[in-house]
Amino acid sequence: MSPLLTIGELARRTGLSVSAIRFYEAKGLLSPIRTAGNQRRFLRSDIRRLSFALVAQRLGLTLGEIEEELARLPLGRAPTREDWQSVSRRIRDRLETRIALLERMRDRLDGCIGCGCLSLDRCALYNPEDRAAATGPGPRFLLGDAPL
Amino acid sequence: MSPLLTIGELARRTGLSVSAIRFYEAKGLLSPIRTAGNQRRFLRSDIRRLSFALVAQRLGLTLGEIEEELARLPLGRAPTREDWQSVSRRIRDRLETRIALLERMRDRLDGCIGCGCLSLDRCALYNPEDRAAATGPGPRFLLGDAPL
DNA sequence: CCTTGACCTCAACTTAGCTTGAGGTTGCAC
DNA sequence: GTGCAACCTCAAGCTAAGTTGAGGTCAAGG
Repeated sequence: MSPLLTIGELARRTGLSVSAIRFYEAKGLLSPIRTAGNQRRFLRSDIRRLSFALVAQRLGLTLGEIEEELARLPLGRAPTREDWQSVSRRIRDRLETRIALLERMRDRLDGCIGCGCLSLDRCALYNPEDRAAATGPGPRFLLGDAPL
Repeated sequence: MSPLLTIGELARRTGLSVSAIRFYEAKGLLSPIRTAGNQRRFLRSDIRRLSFALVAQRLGLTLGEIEEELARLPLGRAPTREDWQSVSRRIRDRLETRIALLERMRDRLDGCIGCGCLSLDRCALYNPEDRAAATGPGPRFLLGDAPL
């Protein structure tokens, strides 16, 4: 059996849909080679790449951020256990940051509940410094994306 | 001066754009009355409704969830401080849940870094039970939205 | 009365993260 | 050599949370 996987096989191994894998390729998370007949062929290590991507996504990273992290893996040789550990540690740190932020928000909310204010001028919860808190949406102007 | 606000005044008081306020109305967060000439007129308490919505949004709630919470406010009379406190406490609980989830993820990731696995079959990070972790996207099939 | 700025509706565009469908090839099995 | 599943590309659609623009109306001051 070939060391290379078809897109269908990769889909079965990861639980992803075929269309999602194609989409991820378009986003740069994978770069399969092509057969003479233009079909994709994936490396076995791509299973792990996708596994990582799925975990990272559940931790709240965007596909763009995931691509960034995956780009740190060695080019040419298959990633070792240490390679994966260092990438994992980086997202662990992001997670930690997010947790800290949410905890700060929670504590402020506690203060707010105490005073019952919820006033835009006075409430610490509006502090622009914490914009990224939810990696969130919110009205773009207010969040500082400058109307023009 | 009238107790009612025009949409422009409400925008200035909240920092929101006029279009965002109209959008929020469409989503059911507000229900202004109309003048004879079909212009919106808002209650002063709508300033607070929007303030709350903004805070809640930064804590990661969707507009749909925010509407749910706002719907708990008394109909007819202006919300009291206690009304706001109880609604705020509910989102405090949501926040707390989210923090706990992220902490669990972090701990699992720690385990994962230890073993270096990142394998879909074995890795605790894939536990479907934690689906909502990031309130996130992720491939819909995998996340359980049933292909059909 | 008339101008002007604020308001109205409705439709189309944006980004992220995919899915769905149309229409066309490839590759393996019989 | 033929059938059919699995593959291909490309375009369009979906949701969230708005923005932008076109085309039209309202209201208040001079």
